[in-house]
Amino acid sequence: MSLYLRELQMVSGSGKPTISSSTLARRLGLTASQVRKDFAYFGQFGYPGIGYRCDELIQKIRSILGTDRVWPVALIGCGNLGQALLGYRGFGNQGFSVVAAFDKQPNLVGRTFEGLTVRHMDELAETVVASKIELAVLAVPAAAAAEATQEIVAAGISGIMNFAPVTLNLPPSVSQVGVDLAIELEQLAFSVVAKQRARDRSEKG
Amino acid sequence: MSLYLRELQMVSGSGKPTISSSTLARRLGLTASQVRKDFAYFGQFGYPGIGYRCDELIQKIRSILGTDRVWPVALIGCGNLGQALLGYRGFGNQGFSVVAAFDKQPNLVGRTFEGLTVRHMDELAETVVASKIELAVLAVPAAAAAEATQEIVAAGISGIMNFAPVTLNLPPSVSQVGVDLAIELEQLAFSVVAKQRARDRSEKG
DNA sequence: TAGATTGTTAATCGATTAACAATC
DNA sequence: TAGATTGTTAATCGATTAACAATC
Repeated sequence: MSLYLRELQMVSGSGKPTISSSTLARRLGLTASQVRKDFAYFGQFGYPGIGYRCDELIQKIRSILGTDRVWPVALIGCGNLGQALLGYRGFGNQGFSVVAAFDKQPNLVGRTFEGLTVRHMDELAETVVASKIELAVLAVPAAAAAEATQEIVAAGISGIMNFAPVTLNLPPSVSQVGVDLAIELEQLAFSVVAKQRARDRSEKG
Repeated sequence: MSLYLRELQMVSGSGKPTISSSTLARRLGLTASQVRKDFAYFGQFGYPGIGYRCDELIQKIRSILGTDRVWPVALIGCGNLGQALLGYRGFGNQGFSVVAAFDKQPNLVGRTFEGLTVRHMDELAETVVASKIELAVLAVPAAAAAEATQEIVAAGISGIMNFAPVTLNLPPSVSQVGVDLAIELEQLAFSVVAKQRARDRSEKG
């Protein structure tokens, strides 16, 4: 759904008012049936003979994804990665706003990055309530992830985006997405060697 | 496979010499059949009655993934995100080493981050050859991604890890993995609202 | 030998695709 | 009306699971 949204925003931005399932499918490397099925799962959004109205569909998908409003986000961990994520402008466009940043390191607490002053983790719970924060971005070292997770859950957060290369143990009420950059690079390396091996086979065999 | 590797490294680190498919499955939330099938696809790595020898399996998976050696990596784009990726220590452990960093901004070229001096993109092709670089991490703004991609492909890179929120148009010989942080956050938000909606339904209905 | 556990085959399940009546 | 395109049903395909002979 997120990928459809991204593509529809580009189509809409280029001035096209509607798009057919077959055109959208081609752009994303899918089948038209697949596209129609995906949308139909959430309701009847299309117009037979016409296609899908881009702006209307964008609204619908936003509403489905819950990004038709701005989500306040807490950043946990303000080391290198955390600072970069603060500087990353991609979040704001898509309905997310990092409204508070936390750490435990005395040399980071109190410093200001991108206009946000780093607070101590002890202030997390009260800030979550005060700013109605539901999502946390966890950007601490692997060794600190388990403890930070406990504090995040205790503070009442509903979803965690985890950059630490460890498996988090969460209650089922809390959602998570894991972003493990090393694993992504491994997938890439595997894909590269798989292609090399395929080439070697077709040359030799 | 990467997830198996990560888990096996933890098991091995805790001193266990072997592990059964059922134990490994439980730890990862899979079925034992699934685990055995995944391994069997690449060969016969297990011992009936015993299980899998952790260290041996780790070696095999590394060899399958191609991470039984160190991959030199080029970083393209040294803004906030690029600098954070340079500082990120997770890559080195898993067989990747960022050996060169590139940008086009005059205020970045020549500066040094984490011991690497930023070079101009014009030097990419020769550096790729000299350092036998096969992978590139693309951390430039969306608007600059298409042009940078062309230069990367022209330089002879085999795989691109793309942090820009755009669909790259690549020849089939070049692999890619896309890491779109806004999309990941959207998935998280969707998961949170889906749970809220499920709760609302069960309370009301 | 008895117990444990594999690799693999057959059965099940779900997801993708193709086809088409309904609709603009 | 004719052409285009949807939502949905039926057919196909692939992936997951269960079962079990083979093996340590």
